[in-house]
Amino acid sequence: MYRSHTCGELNASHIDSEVTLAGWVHKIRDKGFVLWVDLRDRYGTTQLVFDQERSPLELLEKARSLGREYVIQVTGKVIERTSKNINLDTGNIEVLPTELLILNSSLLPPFTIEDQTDGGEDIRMKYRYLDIRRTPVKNNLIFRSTVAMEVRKYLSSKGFIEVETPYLIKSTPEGARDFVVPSRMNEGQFYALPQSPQTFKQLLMIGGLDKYFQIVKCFRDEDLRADRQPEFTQIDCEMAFVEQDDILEVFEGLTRHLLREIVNQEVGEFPRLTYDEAMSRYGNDKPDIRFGMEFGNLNEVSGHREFEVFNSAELVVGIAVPGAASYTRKEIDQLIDWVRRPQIGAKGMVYVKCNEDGSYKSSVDKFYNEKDLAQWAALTRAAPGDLICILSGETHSTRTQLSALRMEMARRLGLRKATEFAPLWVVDFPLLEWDEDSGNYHAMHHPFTAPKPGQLDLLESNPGAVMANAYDLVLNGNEIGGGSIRIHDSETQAIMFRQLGFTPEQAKAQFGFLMDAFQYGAPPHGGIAFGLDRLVAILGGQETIRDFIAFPKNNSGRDMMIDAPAPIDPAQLKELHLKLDL
RNA sequence: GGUCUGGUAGUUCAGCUGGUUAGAAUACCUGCCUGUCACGCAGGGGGUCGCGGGUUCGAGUCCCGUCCAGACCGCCA
Repeated sequence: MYRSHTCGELNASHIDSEVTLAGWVHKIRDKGFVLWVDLRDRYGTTQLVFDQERSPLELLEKARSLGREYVIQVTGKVIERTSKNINLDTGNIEVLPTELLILNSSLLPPFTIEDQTDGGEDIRMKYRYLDIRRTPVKNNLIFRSTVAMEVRKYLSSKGFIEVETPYLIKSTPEGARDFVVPSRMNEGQFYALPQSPQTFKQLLMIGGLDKYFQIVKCFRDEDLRADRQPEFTQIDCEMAFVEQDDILEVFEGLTRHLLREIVNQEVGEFPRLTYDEAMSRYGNDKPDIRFGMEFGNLNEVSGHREFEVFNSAELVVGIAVPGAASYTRKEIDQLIDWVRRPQIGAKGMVYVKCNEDGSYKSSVDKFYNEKDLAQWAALTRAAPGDLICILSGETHSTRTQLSALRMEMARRLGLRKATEFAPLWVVDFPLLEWDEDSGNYHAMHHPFTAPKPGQLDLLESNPGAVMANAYDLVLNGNEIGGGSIRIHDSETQAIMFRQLGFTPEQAKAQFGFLMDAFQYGAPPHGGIAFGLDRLVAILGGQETIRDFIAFPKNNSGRDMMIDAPAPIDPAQLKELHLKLDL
């Protein structure tokens, strides 16, 4: 037995008992006559004390030889501290060891194992096992485990069964790039890792399993971002004999359950916004609705003067930033520079200061009078003290730009509180998007998404106008889940593939198995998938998903710790029938 | 594929307009210290300034190239 207790559980009630602890040497404070060792494990820290009066000399000397992160085992008596530490759960007691065993020594760690470490991102990733010893990272992983447990609990209670689907599947050109795995036994052929278990969960519905879920890794070989990893985890779900409302109800329930159990928040019925509403009110299909600053459309009240910029714009739209009328000229210029950065791409910004006395001061006073500005203020719901920021131009890009500004101002004003949660559904997405590059429509969600009831004819005549039976679950400005009612007959699926630019032969070669299956009594079905990494990060009140993943990859898709990817042996290449062309 | 930022001690960083022996904090080592817990005090060791080339009397500093890291755009059904 290595230990009788953990380093987090001893308190005054254990005084005088004999205990054995094991853990890592967190810190040594050597005061000469007395020496303290903070012993740390997953559960906490317990102070060990060695001194000239009470400890055998050789034990004191041995303690003096310890280094940071040595793994030790001690046996001794729990005693009351002369000076207590109220900041520590174990701060009333300490252990006076009678035995000290060094289980393993340690090199000096390259960074400090503290909540506020001195280590930067890349060195922490290279020594991730040391990073995980730090309380914040450790707690994030425990937190993730708790969330996953609650998901399983809830879905199981609703009759869902967890089924594993294969990781070695077939590559398809549709969507993201696949990670590809050469087959040794099938010369010249390749598996692909799934971007999602989409087709398999549909086949499970055809298999009659009715309610399926899986917490599952998915893989996409695309360029990464701070919140995007090449392998990530989905809560993947599918149900048969359901309509959109049935699915929204079940997964609104799941989300409500998680908010209650994980962050202790009760949330009422989730608002539902159509895609069009979300775009016109927030300029974004995943709006953060925890704060206002809703878009005010100024098209009707801006085109009647000599201001060419607005007159020629497809959209003139503004938001009222609370309390920002007091911004100095310099601060406003910086804001204009901010929206003009290439990442945002606005050409400029018009502003109106709504003064406390009810008067207005704008950057376009030359063209617009007080009455015009008052109308703008009404449409953007600006109060005295607010700053109205107005962008104009082509509809979609202007909305995107103003949305970025809205989110940035909310961040600066502290309106994006990590402990406040506002979920909503966004529904009625367009089914297809026109893609200039390929000269084809492509599926906004994926090619298995069903059109809204009654819009099948439209799919032939005017594909761009078809609404999808698709929905996104949005939380605090993040898409945390998305899904749809699926096509479940081969005729509709064939039309869909055709509109996406597949020849019947291509469709058959790539998705013939699904089209075949549809012909054997496929039930109506639909589902949803949640991004677990992001969900966990948001519930945990943080933005970076990397710290909720035990072993994440860096910007270039590399694992800095094991140094992957890496070349393979020529013999291995030969076995796989591969020749490199570098 | 593109834009931008960075690379200096184990670590996090400073280093101005090119100018003597490249600094700070922290970590580490040694000694001292009668209750520490961010312990304190005194001392010490520690540098291929990412790499290669160029300009210059002289380069951490300027220029070119390159590698690496990070943020973003494209991409991510």
